Amino acid sequence: MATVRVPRLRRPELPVDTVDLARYLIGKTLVHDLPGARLAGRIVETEAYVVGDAAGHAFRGPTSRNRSLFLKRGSAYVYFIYGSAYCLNVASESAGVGAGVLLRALEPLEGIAEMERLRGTKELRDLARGPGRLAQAMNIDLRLDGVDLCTDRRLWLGGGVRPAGRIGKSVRIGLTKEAHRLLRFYERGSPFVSGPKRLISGPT
DNA sequence: TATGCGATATTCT
DNA sequence: GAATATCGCATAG
Repeated sequence: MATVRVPRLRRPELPVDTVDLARYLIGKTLVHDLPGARLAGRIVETEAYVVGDAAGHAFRGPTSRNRSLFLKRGSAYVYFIYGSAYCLNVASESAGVGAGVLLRALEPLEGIAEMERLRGTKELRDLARGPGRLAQAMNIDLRLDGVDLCTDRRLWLGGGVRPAGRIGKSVRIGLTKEAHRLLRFYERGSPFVSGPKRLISGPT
């Protein structure tokens, strides 16, 4: 397969506001360069965890687990949840302020054979649909916690290979606290978006 | 399509 | 001891 040419996103291009960043990242590219292969996917679903958000991991202040959320925007926060899944966030505010954007789903672009191996399935739609599957398909774990996605040579953010379609928004998935807030963003009509069908016909 | 459940580890109460 | 920003499988409608 031909290599996709992807320009890096520079930090000044990243919106300063958490919600703005969550919308901005739809249609952009997440790249993980491995020694033997490039894994890349188009971001189709995100969730914003804003300042003062009781559902956010940063809400109670920095701990050893969530400290990366307090790094400058563009930094990676990787955490382990439910004893089985890793999830990747992009820190979204100034250093010292805890907030981030959870990357929930990708449309696989490159390195699909490797993603299939990592995920143990050949079902394209299931390779990176959901945050835990996304991390597994992209070979992301705690070793990448805290890296700067604007400068790191392995894991980084790139521009869109194709413009984003219409962006929808909905409540976030899997929360009990702050459950009403419309902070989940996704590309309408994409089959690679996670969550129940009823969440993909809400307001834009 | 929806709902329910177990697995499993870290954090919080 | 309970909760958790999940997944995959099972079962029911």
